[in-house]
Amino acid sequence: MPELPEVETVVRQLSSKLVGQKIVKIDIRDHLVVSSTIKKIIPAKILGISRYGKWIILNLDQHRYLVIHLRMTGHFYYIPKENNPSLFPQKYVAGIFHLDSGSHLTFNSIRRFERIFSTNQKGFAKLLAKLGPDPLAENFTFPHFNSLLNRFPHANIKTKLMDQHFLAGVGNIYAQEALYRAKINPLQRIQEISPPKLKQLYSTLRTLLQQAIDHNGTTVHNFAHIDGKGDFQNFLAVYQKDKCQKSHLITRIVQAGRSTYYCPVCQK
DNA sequence: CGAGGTACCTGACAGC
DNA sequence: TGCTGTCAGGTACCTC
Repeated sequence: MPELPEVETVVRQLSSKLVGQKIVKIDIRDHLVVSSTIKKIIPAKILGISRYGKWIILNLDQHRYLVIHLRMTGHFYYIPKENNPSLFPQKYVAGIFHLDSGSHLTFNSIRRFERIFSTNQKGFAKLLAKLGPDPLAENFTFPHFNSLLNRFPHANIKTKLMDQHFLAGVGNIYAQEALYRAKINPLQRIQEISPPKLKQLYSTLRTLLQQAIDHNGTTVHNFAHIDGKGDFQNFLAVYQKDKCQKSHLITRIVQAGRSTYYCPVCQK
């Protein structure tokens, strides 16, 4: 499940391979996933690649952008020109980008929830306006986090952490792990949580995300980054676990249609 | 405002 | 073998 750390890993790898190259052609195999409007912006030079929450942005020349969301099963394969493209997975290929170097970038989508489209500066600004702050941004301080939380005293803490309008990048796995580390019950409303615990949540969330990036993300189900798989799944404490680190039984509940795993003993 | 549900999708897996 | 049901889940959109 690509969340912030997984997307960050993909962005770093894409950057090292693609920046400076020019997209000269695109083959669209799945029009649901890859917008056909992309054809109109080609050729396009890739100036830079960045991440906003879970969105990947390819910054192209002439103030154009290629926007990608990996959802659950989106995956890029980079095929250097010396490699035979037929040796790479042919299944679930939604689009193939041809680069001026002779290399290829394929985008594979299993569940077809994934999206790639092009946009201009206006569309790009509109996308960003919908997103909350990035929890790893330098200017994202505890007072900032606290003031955001205070605007939703009645909201459920776990659901709010996953709300991209509130905070951009945190998904189901890292929301649960952060709450476990901060010893906060996922059923609590924001106003019920003590200020010291909120402070703890702030710092633990940032540490957690940074550690996951250092491990190239978490690999569960289908996620793999371009150059292999991350290994942060070995450091998860509650997600899909039977027992917590103190051997208490983990409980699974459903919140907003999503599984939440937590320890009723450690997370009062 | 917030909670809950549904739709979008396909594959993995359990159970009969 | 082959079917059915459940689960995985990010986001948009709807209702209460």
